[in-house]
Parts: sequence; C-alpha cells; structure tokens
Amino acid sequence: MPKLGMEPIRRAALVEATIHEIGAHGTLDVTVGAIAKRAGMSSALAHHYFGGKEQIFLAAMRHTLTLYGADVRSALVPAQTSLERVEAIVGASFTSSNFRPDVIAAWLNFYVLAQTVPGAKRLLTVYQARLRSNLIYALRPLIGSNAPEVASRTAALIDGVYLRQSLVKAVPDPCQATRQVLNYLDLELERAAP
Amino acid sequence: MPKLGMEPIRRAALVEATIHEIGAHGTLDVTVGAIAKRAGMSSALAHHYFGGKEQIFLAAMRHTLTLYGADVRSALVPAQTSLERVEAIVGASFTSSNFRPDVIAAWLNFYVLAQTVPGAKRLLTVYQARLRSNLIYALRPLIGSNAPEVASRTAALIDGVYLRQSLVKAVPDPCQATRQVLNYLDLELERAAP
Amino acid sequence: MPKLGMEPIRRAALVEATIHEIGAHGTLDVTVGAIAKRAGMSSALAHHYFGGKEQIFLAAMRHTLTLYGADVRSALVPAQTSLERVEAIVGASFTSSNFRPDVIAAWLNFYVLAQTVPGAKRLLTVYQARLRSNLIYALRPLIGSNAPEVASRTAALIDGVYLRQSLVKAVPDPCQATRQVLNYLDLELERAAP
Amino acid sequence: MPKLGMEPIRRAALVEATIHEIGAHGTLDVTVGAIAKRAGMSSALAHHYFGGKEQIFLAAMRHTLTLYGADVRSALVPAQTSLERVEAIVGASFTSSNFRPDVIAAWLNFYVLAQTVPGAKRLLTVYQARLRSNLIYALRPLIGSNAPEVASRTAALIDGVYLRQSLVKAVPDPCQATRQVLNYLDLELERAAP
DNA sequence: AATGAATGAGGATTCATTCAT
DNA sequence: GATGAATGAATCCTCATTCAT
Repeated sequence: MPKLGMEPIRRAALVEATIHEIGAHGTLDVTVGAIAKRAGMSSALAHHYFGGKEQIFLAAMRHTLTLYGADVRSALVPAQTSLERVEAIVGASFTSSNFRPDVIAAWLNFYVLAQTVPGAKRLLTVYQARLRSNLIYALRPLIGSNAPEVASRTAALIDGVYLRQSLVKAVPDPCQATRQVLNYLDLELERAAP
Repeated sequence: MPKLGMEPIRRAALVEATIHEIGAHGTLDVTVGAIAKRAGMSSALAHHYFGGKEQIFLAAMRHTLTLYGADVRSALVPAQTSLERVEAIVGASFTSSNFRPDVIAAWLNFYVLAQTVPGAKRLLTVYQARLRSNLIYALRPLIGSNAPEVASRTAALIDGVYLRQSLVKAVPDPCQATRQVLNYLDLELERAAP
Repeated sequence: MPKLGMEPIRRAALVEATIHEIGAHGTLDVTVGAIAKRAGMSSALAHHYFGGKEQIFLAAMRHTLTLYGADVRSALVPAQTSLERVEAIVGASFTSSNFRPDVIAAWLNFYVLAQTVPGAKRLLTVYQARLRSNLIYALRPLIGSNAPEVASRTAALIDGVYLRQSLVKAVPDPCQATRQVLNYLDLELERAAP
Repeated sequence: MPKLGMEPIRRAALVEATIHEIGAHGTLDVTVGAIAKRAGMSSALAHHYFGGKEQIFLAAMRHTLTLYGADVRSALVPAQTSLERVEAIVGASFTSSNFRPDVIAAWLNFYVLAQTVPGAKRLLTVYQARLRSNLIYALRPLIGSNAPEVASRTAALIDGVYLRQSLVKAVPDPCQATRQVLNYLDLELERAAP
C-alpha cells in the first residue's frame, strides 16, 4: 500500500528533527543519520527527499524563517498604531515559540552556515531585509528620517540578545528580552517626540 | 634546524593559523592538518604541542580574547573622563585589528564552540563579564543606577553588530560600527543629563 | 547485488577472517582493514556490523570458544564410561579443527586480550570453568575427591601443550598431544585404582 | 661532565622499565616513550642505546630468562639428591621473584613476540631446551628412559600454570603452584619406584 | 515509498624513529 | 651523553551518499 502524500509529512518531520538535533548538539555537526532516526526514517529516505545534507539544513532554515515571518505577520494584524506595530515586530522575535533554546541554537548555526553556503546567506539576508523594512515602515511615522538607522540598530540589538542567550543555561525569558529592546526604542521615540 | 625553545613559537604560529583558517572557512570545520600546514609544520607536531584539536581551538580563543582585552586596557589608559572611558571600551571592540573578517568569523564560531566545549563557554562568559563590568564602571558616574541595564544592552548591541557583519562581504568599517553603538549611548546619556 | 539478511553472513565472514588474520600474524596487531579485506568487504562495513575492533575480536573469541564447546559436547555423546568421558574431553581439545596453527595462535592472543578487555577475560574464565567442571564430573567416579585437583592439573597441562605448540613451526600432531595428556591421566587413574 | 659508564645503568633501567610496563599493560602495546619515561630518560636515548623497540623487547626477554636461569642454577647448588635437583628446578620456576604478575604477563607476551620476531622465538626455544635438559638430567636416575617424556610434560605443566595465573587477579601463590607440579612428579616417581 | 547494504573519502590521533644541537 | 624538535606512516573510525531491491 503505497502511502500517497507521504512526501510533505516526511519533509516536515525531517525539518523538525533537524532543528531539534541542531538544538541538542548546539552545532551543525549533526549526522544525517541522527536526523533521520529522530524523524523516524532511514537516512536513505532523507536523501531521497532532500538530495543532501545541505538542502536539509536549508529547508530547516526556511522553515524557521517562515515560522518567524508568520509570527510577525499575525502579530501585525491587530496592531493599530505605529507604536503597536513596532511592539508587534519586536515581540514576534521573542515569541515563546521562537525564543527557545532549540531555535536560538539553530539561528546561531544558521549564521555559521551562511558563511559557507550561498543559499543560507541569501535566506538570512532576506530575513534581515524584511525585518529592517518592517521596522522602518513602522518607525517612520514616529521618528521620520531617523527610521533606517534606528531600524538597523534595533535589528542588531535583537540578534545580539539572541547571541547572548545562546550562552546561558537559564531558560529564555521572552518578556525580559522584549523589554530590553523596547526600552531602547522608547528612548528613540522620546527623543523624537519629547 | 631544530632549536631549543621552539614551543612558544610553534604555539603562536598555530594559534595564528587557526584563526586564519577559521576565518577563511567561516567554520570550525577545519582540519588540524590544514591548520598545521598553514603554520608550517606537520599535524603531528600540532598535536604534540596542544594535545588535540579542541585545545588548539581553546588556545585560539584565549589568544583572541587576550588581544581584545589588551586593546581595551590600552585604550583606557589615556581616558580621562567617564565619557572617554565609555568611548574607549566601545572603540576597542571595533579596532581594525579586532573588527576584521577573520576575527569576526572566529568570534561567531567561538559562540558555537561554547555550546559544546565547557572551557569555551567559560572563556566567553568571562569575556562578557569583563565587558559588562568595564562598562558599568564607566557608565555609573554618568547614568547612575541605570548603568547595569545599559551596559547589558550595549554589550548585546556590540555582539549584534559583529554578528551582522559576519553576513556582509563588504570590508568592515570600524568607524561606522563604533558610531552605531555610541549613538545609542548618546541617547542614554542625554536622557540622564538633558 | 545488495540483498537482505546479509548481516549474519558478513559477521561470520569477519569472524572467520579475524581468526585467520590473527593466525597469520601471530598477533592482535592486525588492522581492521586487513580483516575486512580478507573477508571481502570494506573496513567501514566491518565497523558497521561490529562497532569496533574490540568487538570483532570478542566475536572471534566467542566463535572459537563456541566451536570448541560444540566439539566437546558432540564428543561426549557416544561416551559410555567415565573413562571415555575423560578421553572425549581431552580429545576435543586436540581435534584437528581446534589444534591448528591458526587457532592456537588465536588462543594465545586471546589470553593477551584478556589482560586488557574485561569481556575477553570473562569469556576465558567461563571456558576454564566449563572445562574444569566437565573434567571433574567425568573424573569423580574414577578418583573421587581427588577429581578437582586433577582436573586443574589436566586443564593446565592442556593449555601448556597449546602454548608450547605455538612456538613450533611443525604442523601440530593431535594424536601426540592427546596422548601426552592422557598418559598423565593414566597415572592418576592407576594410583586411584591399582 | 660526561658521565662515564652510564650505558649499563641506562640499559638496565630500560629493561626493568620495559618489564614493568608490559606487566602494567598486559600487552606488548606499550610505547617506547612510556618505557623511557618510566626509566627516567627520553625516548631518543632509548633508541640510542637499543636501536629500536624490538631490541628493547629482546633485551627484556634476555634479562628475564637470565634471571630465571640464575635462579635455577643457584637452586641447584645445594641440591644433593636427584629428587632435590628436580625440586630445585621446579621451585625456581615459581620463585617469588619470577612468579610475579609483572613477570607472568611478560612471559605470556614473550610467547606472542616469538610469533613475529625470530630472535624472540630463538630465546624461548633455548629456554625450553635448557629446562628440558635440566629436567631430564635430574630425572634420569629416578625414572630412566621415561625421563624425556616426563620432562616435556613437566615443562608444559609449568607453562600452563603460568598461563592460567595470567587470568587471575589474585596474587600468585608460589607454594601452591610448586606443589601442583611436584604432585604430578610424585606420581611419576611412585610408578617408577613403587 | 522505503530501506538495508555498501563504500570511498577524510580526519584525528598515535608512535617509532631521526636529527641537530 | 642526552634531548627537544620534528615527521611520515599508519590506523581506527565516521559519515554522506549511492544502489538494488
């Protein structure tokens, strides 16, 4: 009984497993075998579906970025004011589904992957560009021409918070992380409109 | 050609080569053989002096952190005012000898190493603690009890700038990076003493 | 060509090859590669099936001991009298399938392996215990309470004959070896029942 | 200050260290470096004196055999009767200086070495021949033409006792070992002269 | 669709040995 | 006499990847 439509299920399972595996090891030094086993299939099948390790990694990146993007979008839906938009964007970076040890470690390693694999660099660049343009769009009404620079700084700060969290054993605290970034943004807003 | 007292020379060459190699590959996926060859010796000798790959990595980390620490200290020497102190600390992070593609890639990978190797985590933790305490000490006269929080944010921002630079092919611009961080700090200082 | 159920075939081939290789070299200093090549496969496959060199050695030991045990058991089947039992046990030690240069060298090296690998020591200890209890059981009706001591001596003598044979280039002579041990046992029996 | 006459001291130290090292590891898998360190010198010096690992091993064998030979000879001195001769020979095999875990492991490994290194085989063959002729000479007055066969059996028994001792963690018991062999010889003597 | 079988390539590590001082 | 320096060779082991079923 050839199971139809297995492909998307298998792919999803592998992507999921990849992130867990990277999270568990903290490294890209995970074997296709381990990923496949965690996903409940043979490594041969993993290759069958993805063609190779690199593409499995890329799929995992795409998945992570997609989830993140969806979080941002859905957080923006109810946002009415510019300020709420900004808060929505920052908040989405620290959703409890994104700001998890697993995912944090994965992000870190995606940056490493981007040093080697062009596709990975492209994905991260797109992520950064989106984040930036989202922030600029939300900030412009509030701080005008300062928006681009502040957006860059905000993005860097977010990434920095992630990076530092990767060192700590403590379970990540989304609220505190969000506040840390928003506190900075408050400053910028105060200056623009005292 | 064998001389006495080769050990420190060889060790230094290996550490140097390790950073270059990591920088060139953007990954910890470098072979001891490649490192040794770059350092002009056999891989066996590398093992002889360091005992293993992990310890070579750790030595490279220590070296990088030491250089950075020295830069901070020597930048602090001529600093008279608190503001100059802060500027010195931030500036040292973006010295042209630290803020180089090589070293940036190395830092990124040290964070990855720290996920696995306890010694590496320890080193990075110490680095963060020093940076933080340096900043707090310099900031306290300027912003009082806000110093710790601002120090954390500043540190995260610095790391974030590094992280983002790792994605860009463009040669790093120390001035711009420094300004990015100092602009933020200006805000904090303005608020404290308008 | 890949078929199913290759595992037992491969494992058997490797075990066989291991004994031959140890026999040919007279040492445990044989490479997994050489064993695998002799068994007609890649060394990677050998690792795949056994997990490591040590476990290959242990499997070879187990195989040798199993063969020997089977020889003893089947020799005991037709034995009617106690004397025949004793002769069966001793004879099995010098079967032409056991008392072969290959196997003799292997035994010697198993003793060496047992110095290092607990599992190997366990196997040899079990072998010795079985041989001893077999002998005691067969000897008791003939020599009574002397059986244990005589069994020990007999076992030592058998091992000694093996050890000495390992030094000689001449092809082993099962008959002579058997006689050497049985002659000693005759003495013991005579004394008990003159 | 070039120390004169260092050579014999160094060589002795190395030989001593070799036996200890083999005893400690239970294997010939000991490194020249470890031997040299135990002997308090550099491995280069070990090579200087012996030329290579194999020759170090051979020297250790020679030393062991020489000690044993000396023990036999000195035990024979006070022996008056043939029976005392026999007892002296057997006893010397189980002197507390020979029948030690160290030395027992070394013997076992010498047999392994003999499979590969002709010189080692020669040494062991000489040892066996001497033991045999010593025994025959002592036994002939007691059992006549049976002496050669009994000598062989005795020698095998001695070696077997050694071999079995190598498996046991318990500290070797010279008395018991000696008795085990002498008990056998008593039998032979009884038969010859009831 | 799925997998066991199989391998080639590569890498860390160890070690005997040599050499210049 | 003695050693630190240095290396080539060898070996175990891992893993991504392929293939036939």
